[in-house]
Amino acid sequence: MARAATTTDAFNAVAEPRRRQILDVLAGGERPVNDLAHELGLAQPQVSKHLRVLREVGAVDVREEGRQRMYRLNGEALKPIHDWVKNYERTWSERFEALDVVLEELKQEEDGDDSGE
Amino acid sequence: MARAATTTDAFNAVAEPRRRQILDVLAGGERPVNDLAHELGLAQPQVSKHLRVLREVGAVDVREEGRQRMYRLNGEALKPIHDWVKNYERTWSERFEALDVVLEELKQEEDGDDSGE
DNA sequence: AAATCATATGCCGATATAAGAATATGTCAA
DNA sequence: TTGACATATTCTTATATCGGCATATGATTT
Repeated sequence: MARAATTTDAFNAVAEPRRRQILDVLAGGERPVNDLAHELGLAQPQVSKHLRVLREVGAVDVREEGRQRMYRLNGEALKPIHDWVKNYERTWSERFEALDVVLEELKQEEDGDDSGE
Repeated sequence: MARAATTTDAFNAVAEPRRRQILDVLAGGERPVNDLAHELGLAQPQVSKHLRVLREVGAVDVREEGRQRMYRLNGEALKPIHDWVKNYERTWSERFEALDVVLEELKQEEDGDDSGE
């Protein structure tokens, strides 16, 4: 078996840095393909290909306007990534470490409590 | 050019679902390789290989204990992912949408205000 | 030392990639 | 209709992957 296709899910689509850059630009508003190509210093065909991947995972939507195609961010497609990674925030955030201490204390009290379960 | 190596960064390492599962288990505490293999229903060699990738991007640390190797989560390696994706939270979170409204209002006032800043 | 347990590594095969260049498709303008 | 513009697709080449299986490495027990 080979590596999962880039179009499998948002995790795979976004593993490519150029695609993250494209999304970052689109976060500032709708853009046509050539705009993106110039802004990121990429060749037009590569941008079109990256956009195809992003479209297949639902991270962008397209709208036809004359001969241009306006691409727009659809951030919801990234929610699964956020949902997954936010559970690890506690491992580096002092704020969450402090919360962990409180939870640990509560657990201690519970353990010393013989009220059964 | 081919796809970037899975060991290039956390984004690539974590695009593989099994590796996310491994991290999820390790979030519950240190584990030896066979434990992970059983818990996830994977063959031991594949687990070792996935752990190698995770180790190379710094997402796990190892500690030798007799003939076992205890693997431990190092969540900080996932911070870049969190930092990137959190900027998109506003696109699906009502809470942030509300914040956007407030910011928009502030901007309106500012624009219509000639008292400088 | 030999047997056993725990883990890592090597090899195989099928597959998807990403960039580049060329070209196809499609739209608007003269 | 012809030409210019905007975008998508196709083909090529080099490469890394993932699972399965066999095996190497290393530590512990008997």
